[in-house]
Amino acid sequence: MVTEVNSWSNEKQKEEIKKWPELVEIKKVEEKKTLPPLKNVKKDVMVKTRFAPNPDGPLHMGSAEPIIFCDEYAKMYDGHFILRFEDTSADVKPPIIEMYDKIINDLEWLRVKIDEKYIQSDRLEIYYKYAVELIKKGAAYICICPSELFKSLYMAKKPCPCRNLSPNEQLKRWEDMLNGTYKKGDAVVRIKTNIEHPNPAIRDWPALRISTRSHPRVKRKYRVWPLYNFSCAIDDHLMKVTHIIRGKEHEVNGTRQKWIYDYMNWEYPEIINIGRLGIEAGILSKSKIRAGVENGTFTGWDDPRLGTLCALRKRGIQPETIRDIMIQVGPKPINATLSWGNIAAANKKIVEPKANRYFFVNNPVEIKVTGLPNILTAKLALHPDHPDRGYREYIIKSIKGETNVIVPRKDLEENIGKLARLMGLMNLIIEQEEGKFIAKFNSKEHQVAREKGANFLHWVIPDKSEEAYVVMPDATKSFGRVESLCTKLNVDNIIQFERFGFVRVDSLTPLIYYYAHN
RNA sequence: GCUCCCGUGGUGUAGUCCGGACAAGCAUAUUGGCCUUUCGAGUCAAGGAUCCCGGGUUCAAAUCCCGGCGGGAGCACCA
Repeated sequence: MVTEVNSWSNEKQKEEIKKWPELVEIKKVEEKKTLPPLKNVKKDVMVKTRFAPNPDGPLHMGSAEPIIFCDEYAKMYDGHFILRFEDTSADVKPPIIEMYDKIINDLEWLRVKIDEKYIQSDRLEIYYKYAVELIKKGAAYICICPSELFKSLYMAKKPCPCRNLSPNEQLKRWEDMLNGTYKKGDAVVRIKTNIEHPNPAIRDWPALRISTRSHPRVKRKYRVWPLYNFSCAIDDHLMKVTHIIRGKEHEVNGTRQKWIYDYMNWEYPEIINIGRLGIEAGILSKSKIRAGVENGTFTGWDDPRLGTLCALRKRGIQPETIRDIMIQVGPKPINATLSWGNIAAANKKIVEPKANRYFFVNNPVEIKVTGLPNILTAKLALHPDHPDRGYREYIIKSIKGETNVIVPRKDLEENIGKLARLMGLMNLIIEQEEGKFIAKFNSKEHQVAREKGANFLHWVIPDKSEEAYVVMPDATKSFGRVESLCTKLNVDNIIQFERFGFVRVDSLTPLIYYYAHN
């Protein structure tokens, strides 16, 4: 029964179904998936989220997850999205000066609305102020023990000798950190927690240390720098962040930071931990990316092998696609591995209606076709579903019944001795003689080809095509020829090369495209 | 080792908090049919999960409890 119905044409199926209207269910509208509501939203307090990258590398798919959640929630609750550059470790993770703008650029491309922007390296005085306050309260102390010694003490749940010195003594040490009496590595400010806490990572964690390497933005203006947990805790409070969305690798940091909130009598924000996002194809590791770019393994931050946002953008992935995917994954603590197929499918949904169709012949072979009528015409829609967009029209006049066309080598090889159709143009029989391909005209009608089960091939004609290449996901180049009409497109247009795949126009002179997906 | 999180078809996800019409929904991938002058596009359909395992509570468990197994994160003077 099912087989029978399936064998009918769409028209016939529609006709048949009209006879049984009661069987037609109400069409369920595909509802747009949304994020689950935020917990702990207060009536008179503005929801504020923050994205806090270290500008030591470009944004990638992994960063996109918290970005999209922060932005979506900020918009959902009429709140604010805060961008905060966490660039306080010039020694270990040196910021790259051009990344500050590049990150903003990527966020704008993602259509993120940045309501507030801060740079931590501008805020050192603020951190100092709170450091002093905590020291005065006896909530923090300056430890001058060698780190080895301190480690062995805290692993044994024993306080170090510095811990119980008076606040005045601590303040003097603090001055000595600032004025250069202590050298790098000699002294560190620690937050007093529970020295017997079951998790050793919590015990008297370090808050500020001496860092002497020149900072790319503020140079050598400061020598005492906050560590992540300190600056983050202070800033989240001062910036009135209500909801922290972050990777679950930060879980223990929340516990650490709460100690400051308790000392200061501040209310700790709501936390949403999310899992790590991997992608099947595309490198996400910042250190690998940076190394590869610096040593020339990759062509740049946007090398198609990378999982950076700028690489995906170059490959024609749309910002809406990234947003859709993240919302689909959702703010959950599980580690998801996105398959490239999922990304491609989501992108295709967005791009397909927009993408006009053109022919690109890779591995092109020019063949002579014989036995032709005087004139052949082809009228190919730019988009089969939108005839109003126009057509690509070709008129081919044969000379003594012959003309030349260009077809992919693979298609020729696979169709030797068979009837094949050049889409929209004609049917021909491909033959191979002495290693050379030739073809004989057979017929014009589409119907003939369909009835005989011929393969449909795309093609270009020699004097109406141009040399071009497509950069593939593995960074190799696929060389071929495109219709000359393609020279009139614009950079960033997404088009479909029929039977080849969706591509993004990257350059017009020369003609370069980036492969997105099929 | 210690602290913590998670485990639904190949992949991603819904449902898990507040057990019941869930012999488990959706998307993608796969396979097949159809298709207006085009396709690897579109469209229609099919197959595919004993809801990690074992036990318990209950009239009833993917959902609650216990144990096991498996995966992940953190344990830096990084973020």
